[in-house]
Amino acid sequence: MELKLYNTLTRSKEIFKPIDPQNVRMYGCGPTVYNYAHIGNARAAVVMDVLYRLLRHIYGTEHVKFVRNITDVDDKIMEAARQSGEGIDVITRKYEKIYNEDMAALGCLPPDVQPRCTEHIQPMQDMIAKLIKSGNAYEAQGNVLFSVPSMSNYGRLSRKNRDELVAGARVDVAPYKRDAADFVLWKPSEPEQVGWDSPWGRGRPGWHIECSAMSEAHLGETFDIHCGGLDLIFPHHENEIAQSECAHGGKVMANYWVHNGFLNMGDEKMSKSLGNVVLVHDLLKKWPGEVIRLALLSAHYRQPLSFTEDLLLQSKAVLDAGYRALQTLRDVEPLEAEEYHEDLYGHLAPLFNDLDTSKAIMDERGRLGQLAKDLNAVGDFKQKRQMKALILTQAKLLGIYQHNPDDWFAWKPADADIDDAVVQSLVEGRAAAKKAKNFAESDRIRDELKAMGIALEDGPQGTTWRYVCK
RNA sequence: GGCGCGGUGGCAGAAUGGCUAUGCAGAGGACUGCAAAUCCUUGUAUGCCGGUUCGAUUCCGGCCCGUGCCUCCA
Repeated sequence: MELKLYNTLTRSKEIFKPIDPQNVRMYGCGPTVYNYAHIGNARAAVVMDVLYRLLRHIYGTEHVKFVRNITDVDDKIMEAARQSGEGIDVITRKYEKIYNEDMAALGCLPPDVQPRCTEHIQPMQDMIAKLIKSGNAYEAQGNVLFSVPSMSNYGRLSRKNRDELVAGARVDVAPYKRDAADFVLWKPSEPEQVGWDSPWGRGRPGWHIECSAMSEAHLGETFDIHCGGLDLIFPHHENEIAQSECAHGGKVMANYWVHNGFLNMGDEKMSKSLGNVVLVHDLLKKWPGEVIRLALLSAHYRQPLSFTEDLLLQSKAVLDAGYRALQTLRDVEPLEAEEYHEDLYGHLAPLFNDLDTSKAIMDERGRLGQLAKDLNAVGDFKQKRQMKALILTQAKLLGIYQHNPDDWFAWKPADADIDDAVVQSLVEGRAAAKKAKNFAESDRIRDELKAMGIALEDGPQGTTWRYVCK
């Protein structure tokens, strides 16, 4: 089966062909670490993670390298540091750690390399020097600017021509720019601002140069896939291409450009001004990470995603039912991968089709239910073991159903005010009332627990309870 | 103004020139002291107007609506 990816560069779905199947390389634009990650950041991370997992599945874990940077120098960080009075490195390390923890809670594998900007100042300066030498950049009043007119095919990715850009520019053009479209590679720092010595004076890097320098350092001049949010197409990625390709004698920076769509909070966009920014950190207090992850993957990655409470509830329902089926299938030992042909039934076809996670998720749910139903029906048991293996393979690529079902149902929110001992004594009280045929009392206790968000289940081995998201 | 994306049942979301997935929720039934879970059954949709066609949700044109980007925002 061939992997197809939508390539922003060509605006079409293409068959993915790596430069070197032994060394498949992808780069993702990572977070600027000065605050908690919001759910939109998480969508980008989760989408990249599914792609990373799929590539590892196809080419082998050892043959895929995923680099996602940490932007730890930036004006917003400097402002946050000024306000809090903390050092920049204190802030950036703190939020880098939180980001990684939050993404891990969403089931994202850590990238192979997480380069920090502040540790790549020299490669950035080297690239800037190269661009000046080749006539693609110039120095002006302590700034170094990329000269957009020096690159004939600038605008290839975003399909913008320069005249429109200049005409539509919303900001005042700095007087030292030779061309309105030129952008900063290096800018001067005030003495109290963070900065590094350079041939052009003490300063700090512009926004785009970091990704060009770090991708070169860790993936080489040309690599396979570059991903990020839709909003990064212009100017960020366009300018990365300009820098890298001019510095590399016109060599292509990345063959495939993969961009995820935005997430809305219901009908409105998520924005600070609307005050509806949802942080992953807060969400994780109320919902299991897999529920959030499934919600983020419930729409195709290029489509807008409407993030709502209802979506989370639905995602929870899907996972609950799936885990219940897995409980039923507990004793079905999945067949080893070598024992069957994976392409069977076209199991992974949706994911190979430009990461159609929504279809994959529903297939997964349907197959789990069917298999649980068929468990005791006549049929080849080996085939059932194989089916379970196929289901688990896809589940791993999606990053769902990664828990033990018993643990899954034992989950409760971190901030829930639920004392296991109290619940247990109530459950026992109800059992006693039931035994005494005092059903009014047993129902009263059940309702009391229900009000606490706890659902009971009377099974053959007694009563179990679990927390239900309300 | 420029470039782009999308409008499918209560919700989510595929696919397709004809027989219209799937999941969640809902309804009815079985089971249960009552529930929960499970099982069985079940309803409802392709924004509007034209065109091409034997036949369009699918192709073409127009319209309406929503939405993204156009210099530091995933």
